[in-house]
Amino acid sequence: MGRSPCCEKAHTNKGAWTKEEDQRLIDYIRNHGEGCWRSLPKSAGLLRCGKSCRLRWINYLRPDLKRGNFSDEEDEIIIKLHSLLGNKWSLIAGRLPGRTDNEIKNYWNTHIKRKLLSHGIDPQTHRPVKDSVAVAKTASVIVPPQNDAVISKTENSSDNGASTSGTTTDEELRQNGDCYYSDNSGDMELNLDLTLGSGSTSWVGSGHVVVGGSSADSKPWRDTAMAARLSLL
DNA sequence: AACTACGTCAACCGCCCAGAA
DNA sequence: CTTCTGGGCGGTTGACGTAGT
Repeated sequence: MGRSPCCEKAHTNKGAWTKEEDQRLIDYIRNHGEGCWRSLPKSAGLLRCGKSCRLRWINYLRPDLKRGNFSDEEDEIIIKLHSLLGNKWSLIAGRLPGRTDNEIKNYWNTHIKRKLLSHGIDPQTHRPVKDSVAVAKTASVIVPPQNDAVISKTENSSDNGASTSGTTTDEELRQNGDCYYSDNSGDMELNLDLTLGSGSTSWVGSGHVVVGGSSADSKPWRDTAMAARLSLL
């Protein structure tokens, strides 16, 4: 059983893209825009899978991509958002203009994970590997001011959080919010300002959960709504 | 200089979801 | 309502470059 393959694999190239292939893809999208990825390769004269074209364009060829090293500010935003969202790289990427989910994912796995571990922080749970409050005092993020709306979230912690795969449930999201990036050392509280949208599409949300609480409490930023609003960016 | 180990990142794979039929 | 299809996402792989011995 299983679904049919996304393309005719017998006649498609794989591996690294050549300059000629890149140019064909760029030219085609310039002329026709991003359309049906499945039919694009044929139309553009590329022996590539549609998915491969899409990935190449999104992760590498798009003109608005910001290449180069991540700034400290971007680092902190990634860490904060990961503590809140888990491995939702596309959502995190949505908060970092010019960065792609793939790039952020790679950066997380190669740099930030190690950085957190070296500070004694578990990169999945965002909590100290050991009960070392000192090392937990790490970062405080101020989201860049180009954004409008604000989510303030104060969260308790009772469990570890970041989901490693699959759908993020409300419970997981709650747990993901559990982190140690607070200015208040030892205080199990997260203050995270997230600015969502801009202009007419901006959205303001706030939530507060009393430390020690176990239920969802009043939480306006539920999983899907959060995702949808972040994706508006 | 040669070899090995490690780090980085582009690309692929398979699954999931939303919308169309 | 069910099935099919395309797009999108997260996890993983593997090629390549660099540092260390």
